[in-house]
Amino acid sequence: MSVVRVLRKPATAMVMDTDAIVARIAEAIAAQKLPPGAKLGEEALGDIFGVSRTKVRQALFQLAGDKLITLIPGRGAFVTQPSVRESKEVFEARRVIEGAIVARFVEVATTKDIEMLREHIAEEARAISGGSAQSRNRLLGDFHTVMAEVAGNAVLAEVVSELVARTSLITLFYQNTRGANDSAEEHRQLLSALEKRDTKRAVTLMSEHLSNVEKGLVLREDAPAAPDLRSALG
Amino acid sequence: MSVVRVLRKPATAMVMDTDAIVARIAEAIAAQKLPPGAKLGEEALGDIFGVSRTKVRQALFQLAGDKLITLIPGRGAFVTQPSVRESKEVFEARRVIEGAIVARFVEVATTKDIEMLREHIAEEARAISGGSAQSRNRLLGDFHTVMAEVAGNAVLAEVVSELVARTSLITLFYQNTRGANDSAEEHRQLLSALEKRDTKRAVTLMSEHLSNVEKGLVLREDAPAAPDLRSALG
DNA sequence: AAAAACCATATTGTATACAATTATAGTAAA
DNA sequence: TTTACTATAATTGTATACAATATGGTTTTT
Repeated sequence: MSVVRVLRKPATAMVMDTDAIVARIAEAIAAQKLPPGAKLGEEALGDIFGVSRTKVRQALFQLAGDKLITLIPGRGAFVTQPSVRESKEVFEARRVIEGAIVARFVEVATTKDIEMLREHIAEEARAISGGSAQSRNRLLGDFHTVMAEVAGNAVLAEVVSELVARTSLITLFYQNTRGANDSAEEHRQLLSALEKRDTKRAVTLMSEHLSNVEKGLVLREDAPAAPDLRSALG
Repeated sequence: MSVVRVLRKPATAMVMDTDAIVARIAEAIAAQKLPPGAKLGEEALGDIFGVSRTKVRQALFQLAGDKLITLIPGRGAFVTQPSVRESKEVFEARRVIEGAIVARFVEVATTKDIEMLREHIAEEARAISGGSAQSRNRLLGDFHTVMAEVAGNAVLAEVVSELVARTSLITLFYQNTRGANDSAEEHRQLLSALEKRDTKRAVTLMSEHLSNVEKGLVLREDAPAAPDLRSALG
């Protein structure tokens, strides 16, 4: 540890709450700024967030509960590297749960809810033509979370939210060969079925959509590069 | 804090791992030894498990992630008191997820798997005639967890496991008017459908079974009594 | 006597100190 | 040059100390 490091104050003087730290790291993972395998050192995180290791540790434990990071005793915390099996199970779980959510959505969604979804999809289109890859990915994932929330079962919505986050980890680890366009187009088709209140078709489309995303994945040999922690979380 | 307290060693000299503490508390809640609303003081737990508050705190955070306890900032940790809405959502989520699991079970279960389930049900019967209320409840819940595990999707199995634990909290908070017999009988009927590989009927039976459990719940006015922590966790 | 204010006590929140483990680097031997 | 070993540094695991907050009981006031 250099003298400079000791003398310098934490670069960002912000003092964060534990939940805020969890949110920031989860966000960075979902935005694919922190690649699978990246080491999350406790002191390094503490410096970045301006807190002691105590809080960082609590945050890491929470994230481990959501499977976004993996704690190896004595070694530390690492962004999870999802196994092939785990990936398949996540997609299957999503088909089951989100299929049910779509059905519920058709039942309970108001015109306003559907309008909200339409606006979300419009935003996706804008991000695809102009925005960053990060905002694209975030919006494509949020689509599913929003649907779950509207469907009105908070328990299922939370599960979906966790699975969506894990999915973005999976699609980074196994680079996906599909463009954002493909997903966005399928979202549009799903919306069309929802507008017609065609439950059966909507459920089928959602299931197929998730299968398509899964099929687009391939094993990569080269691990994604691990960037500087501070820039990923800043 | 009395002098006696300071002089006396922790009653149980065991030193536990964080995960072991989580398991013990979760177990006690599932076994309905710790009623909703019970206060879980950090120092008290530390004394019981022979560790410092640091480890206890980690355990409490993990349990909060599973919604078994609720952390109120500055006030402490309490066994969760599930709201009516939350309870409905848990049952609905279980119908969705366990319906899918039953279908998968029929597909993948070997003769041996079904035999295991049959043996489990036999054990339920024994517990109902002779065992304690606690072991009855545990077995009735485990039935669902076992099915999820056999079905072979670890992601869904873990979700089910969490929902089962929350359910036992719900059935304690809202005292259920059904006997253990009723559930056990429905388990038997489900098994019968599974043996015939009748997917459709099995899914229906599972869904109805969960609905029946839910229907048996009633709001109680009197909060369950909170026993001594040490006896509940010992 | 009831309510409010205050003090003492207990409990939680956070940081830090120390112990134990793991990684790293340097040196020596093959 | 590679491998094995050892010493040192860095990191994690745990406990403890201290600060901040909440609790409960006593006194004071109305």
